[in-house]
Amino acid sequence: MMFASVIVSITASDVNKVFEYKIPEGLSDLIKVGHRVLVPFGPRQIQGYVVDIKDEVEYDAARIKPIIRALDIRPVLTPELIQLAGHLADHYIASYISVIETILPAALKSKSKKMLSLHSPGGEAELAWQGMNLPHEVEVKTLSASQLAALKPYITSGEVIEETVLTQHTKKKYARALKPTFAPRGDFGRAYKQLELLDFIEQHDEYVLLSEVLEHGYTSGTVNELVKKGYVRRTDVVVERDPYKSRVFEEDPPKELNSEQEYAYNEIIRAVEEDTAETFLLHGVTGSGKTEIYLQTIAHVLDKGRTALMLVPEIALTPQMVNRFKARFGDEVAVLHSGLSHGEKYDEWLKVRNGGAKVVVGARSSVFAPVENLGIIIIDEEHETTYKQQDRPMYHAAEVAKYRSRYYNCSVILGSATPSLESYARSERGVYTRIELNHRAVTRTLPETKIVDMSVEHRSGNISIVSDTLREAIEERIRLGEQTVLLLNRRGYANFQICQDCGHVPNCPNCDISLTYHKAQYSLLCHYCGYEDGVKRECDNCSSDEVTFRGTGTEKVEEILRDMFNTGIVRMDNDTTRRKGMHEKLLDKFEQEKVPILLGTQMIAKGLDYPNVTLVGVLNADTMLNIPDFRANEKTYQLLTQVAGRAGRHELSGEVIFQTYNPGHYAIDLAQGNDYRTFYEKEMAFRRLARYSPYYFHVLFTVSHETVQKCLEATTHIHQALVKSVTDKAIIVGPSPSPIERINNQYRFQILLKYKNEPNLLEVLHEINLHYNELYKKEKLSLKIDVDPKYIM
DNA sequence: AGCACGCCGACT
DNA sequence: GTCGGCGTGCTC
Repeated sequence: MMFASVIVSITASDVNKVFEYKIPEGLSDLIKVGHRVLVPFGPRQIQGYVVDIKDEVEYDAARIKPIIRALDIRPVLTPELIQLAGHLADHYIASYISVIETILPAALKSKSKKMLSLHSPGGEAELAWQGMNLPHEVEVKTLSASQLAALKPYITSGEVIEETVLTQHTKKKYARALKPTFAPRGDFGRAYKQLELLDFIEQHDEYVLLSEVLEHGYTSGTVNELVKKGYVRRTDVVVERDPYKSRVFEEDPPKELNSEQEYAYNEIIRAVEEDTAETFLLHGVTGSGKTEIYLQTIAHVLDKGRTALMLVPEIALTPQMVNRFKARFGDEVAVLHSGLSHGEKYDEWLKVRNGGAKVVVGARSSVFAPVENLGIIIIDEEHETTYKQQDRPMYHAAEVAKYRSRYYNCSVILGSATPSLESYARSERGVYTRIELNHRAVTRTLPETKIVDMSVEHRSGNISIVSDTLREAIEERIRLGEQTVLLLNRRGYANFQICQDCGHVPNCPNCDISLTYHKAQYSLLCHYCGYEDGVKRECDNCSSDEVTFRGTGTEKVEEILRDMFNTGIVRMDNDTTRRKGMHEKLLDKFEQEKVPILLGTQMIAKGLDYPNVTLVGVLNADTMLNIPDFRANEKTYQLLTQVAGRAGRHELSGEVIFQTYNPGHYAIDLAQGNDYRTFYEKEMAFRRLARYSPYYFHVLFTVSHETVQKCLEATTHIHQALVKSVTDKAIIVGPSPSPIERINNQYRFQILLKYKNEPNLLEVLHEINLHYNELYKKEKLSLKIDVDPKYIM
């Protein structure tokens, strides 16, 4: 007799463990490790995942129930992914099931429905059933309370059956198709068109899609006739969703590498040939041709019969990037990103699982792609915080990548023009192998960068958001027919409304943050919880009608620029790109129609590569400096360097202008000089002094609750628990209110733990987590434990 | 007494 | 997550 260890598909701390089931004789060949199975669980039937198969059990043998059936033909999880899930659950203080369901596409999660059907016809039950005019089967949810009450006795008596049905999130996609019957042909008379169409259909022995037939100019009338005469049958066929199907990709041959690229490539190939799990930090200035190195490395890995994973930040998953991969590797590429529906993602996932795609390109969660025999994992723009998931499990893609690389003995490449301090520090200590690319691939020179001091500008009478220097530079580009990219890190129209009499600013009633004015909707929006309010005609506080707007957002700047230059502008921010496909559409417009100005928030800082862009302007280089986070300087440096890198990437040389009120600040000053090394040293000195990462590891505890009281109680308790269990070398900061004290009517308090070496830490964290999960149920308290947080807020 | 409601523990 | 058991308290 064989038994299976099963993780059940329920998120609750007390079922966060293995449940054991019998494998019925008839299923013993069918059920393998990694399978999804249907199991009895109390009075219900639910979905679970087999994580182990063994011939002995620990639980009371008499109480072990059998698995009902397998839900797949092939297992959905490999042993490697199961092992990975266990590691992540442990490392990031998450439940096993939450990690498993993060690894798998959402389409595989089960949704349960309770159904009622009439069992024994005749008798009172049927009378009642028909009296309500119910179909053969009904979902309990759709019944009214009185209907349910009326049926209840029959459910108890067994005349009406109640059962739980599992449904998947997605169905296969079907398309109408035509199938030839190859019936002997009769006389077609004058029906030449039908004869022609029949010939066409009979060329395919399987089927032809109806859409294809119509594309060839045949009409549905002709089709109908053939169906009526019995030569053709209509059918539905399963089709694979391929969002890139209608596009043609030109083949893109490998480009010649320059000497720097060549060196980097050879270094990486050496590791690939040695089959070592080495981590490279590829530190290359913007435009140094990192992507070409990635592409050729992947090509080499594929030649060896292995597979490749390529991660990019969601925002950089632009059509430009995708096209480049499609053009180089054709159908061997699977692309996974947030723009795909559950079904589309599932199809791409299946393609990978079945070995139909050897290269996977995608955002964070693609690091879990079910590839086997991995040969290389690449993480582009490794400093991006989007690689860290913000809800549970709060994993970082680079950690997952390194774990997988050890399993497959393959290398990891972390690429960036502005590496995170953590990665660079590791490369200094020799944990990572650092490779530098100091020159641009095409122009060889970086754009010339200027800093404009906005306070000087103000004193000389220009109070506009555009300095004279920047205005002249833009005018010059318009005259030359070249393009400008402008970064304004703030969406909306004006920042907020303010009363000029009493200084009152309308705040969100649910969050401790001011409301942002959006002109298009003529409303005030909360960017945290989505709360919307009308624009105030008078002050809520003093009823004065002297209310005005302060601060300038993208929407407002677009207006200002239109007035100033009287030219075409493409605006890209959260508001204009929310709809599916808009991101791509706007960029296409910018490129194809050579629109003179692209104005946007941070989303334009990455990945754009347009030869005609020769000027980049940053309207407010300072905003990032003011975020309440110890990484503010690092983020500022990175953002400025990245956006500056959009200029002059090809034949035309580029120019960059940073507008700032802090011209002497080292993050801005060194970004202007493109001096990463000096920035690294200065910032490391600050981190050392303030005892922050990379000198210390961090764990952030955030407690939220409706009341301040409970938050304080809980954080104080956690503080005590930590003091008791960590060494005296660790530093515990807090409890203190989070930078945004309240979001969605929940107060938030935090504790930051800083440590270097705590052998028992994971154990302690799991204990605290368990304890507060219990409390959470009773007191509606929530505790988030963020291991290696990327934001301290 | 009879039942509605909410809390709590168990689920292999 | 969700079911059933059980205690509390309200109504007939």
